[in-house]
Amino acid sequence: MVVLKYNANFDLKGSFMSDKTTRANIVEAADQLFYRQGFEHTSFSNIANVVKISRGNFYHHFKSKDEILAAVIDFRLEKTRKMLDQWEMDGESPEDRIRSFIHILIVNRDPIMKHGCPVGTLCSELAKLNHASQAEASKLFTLFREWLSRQFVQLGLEEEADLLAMHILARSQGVATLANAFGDEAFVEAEVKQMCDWLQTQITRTVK
Amino acid sequence: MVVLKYNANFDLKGSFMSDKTTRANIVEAADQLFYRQGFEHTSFSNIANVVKISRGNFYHHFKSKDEILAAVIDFRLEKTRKMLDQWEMDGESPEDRIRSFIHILIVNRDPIMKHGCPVGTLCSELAKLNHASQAEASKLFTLFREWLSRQFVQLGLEEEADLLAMHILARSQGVATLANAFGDEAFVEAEVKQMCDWLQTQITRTVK
DNA sequence: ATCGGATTAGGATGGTTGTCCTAAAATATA
DNA sequence: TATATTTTAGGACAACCATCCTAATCCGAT
Repeated sequence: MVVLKYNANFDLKGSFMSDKTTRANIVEAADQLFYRQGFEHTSFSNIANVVKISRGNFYHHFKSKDEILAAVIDFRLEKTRKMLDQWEMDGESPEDRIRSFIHILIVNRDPIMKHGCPVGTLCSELAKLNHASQAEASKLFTLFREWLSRQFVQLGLEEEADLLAMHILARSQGVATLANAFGDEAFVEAEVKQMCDWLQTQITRTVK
Repeated sequence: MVVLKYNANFDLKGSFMSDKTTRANIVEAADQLFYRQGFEHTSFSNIANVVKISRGNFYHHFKSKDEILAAVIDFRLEKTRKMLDQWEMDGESPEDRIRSFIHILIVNRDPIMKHGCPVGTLCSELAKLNHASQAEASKLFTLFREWLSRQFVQLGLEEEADLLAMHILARSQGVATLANAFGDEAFVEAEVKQMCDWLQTQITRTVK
């Protein structure tokens, strides 16, 4: 494992490895700022202030702002994949794993109330900007969609799996949007409970 | 009715009535552009090009861009109130009226797939910008929330009315967000059907 | 110790933004 | 018709933006 990691870095040596820390800092700072302020409303100065590097120096790491966005989306995709893999390992049953998904709304309740869902708000913004990375951002949704779909398949709901996946994906999105608009914690909790109940209904429906 | 309308305009005479057309043009153009491109991404030039007036002239009608936003929100609030009133008159039963709400997703399916929900995306954007009009924009949600709540009360679901209202509001939002991200018409239709079924469930639950 | 590429800082550039100013045109009032 | 007010156009403005350039500095390999 350690060797693998070392090799992986070694392969990227030269143009990459030495500035990896700075590059990573930029991506992580941009990730947070894009989430909290939106992509368009975040300037190079904003990111530079956080990372504490000069504006001009930026273009040694990224050719353009769009390239930073692409890197941020990749970063989020990777983070999400890891999280889903983790859930796959931790969750004892498919319903457990789906419950993990539903409970993001609780775990991330505070940031969601302040800034909405990082996936949904990014996709919405890029749609308005008609941005080239729009499709790439939607892959974040696809990641969840396919993962959820797989869980439903494992529950023996092959035929409806994708629709069921889209269903809770949509409900999570809706809850995030309203939580952001109203700042109502109780509503979030109530909806999470309902979604878990709904999940139970789907499962018992299988048994029949 | 005609007299009322006339008087209403007459009261605003002088600084208002004569430029009402231009002002209204600005607001309506801004309304559309804010929806399609987002508030921040829409410039004065953009609006001016649509309305065909010069940039500089703008400040005779509005003191600032924020003031245009405020006017757009007011405009949308008024439009929404009228629509809800209309539904109140047209819908033969509370369930009919709630179905009218659910069916916005069908009626406005194409713009929603392109640009998302006008209410949800505006609220999200203003939240990211930390904009002063954030609260005012949320009133658009409140309008729907209270209207829906009233319908559920009329269905004899006093106690849960507000939660039920928030529930379909959230689901509509989620459907809009995913429809925008995926551009999937079939999904919209399937979810609308499910929401109508859910509504039926709530009603039969009352009878018991 | 020297050299060369990687990395940095900081300023220059051109374009766009929201805002403001002024003078002309249009319109209303008398 | 003469005067006052509203409405307009178009340019000036400072601020900000993404981007680019150049010269200094760092650091690893020789």
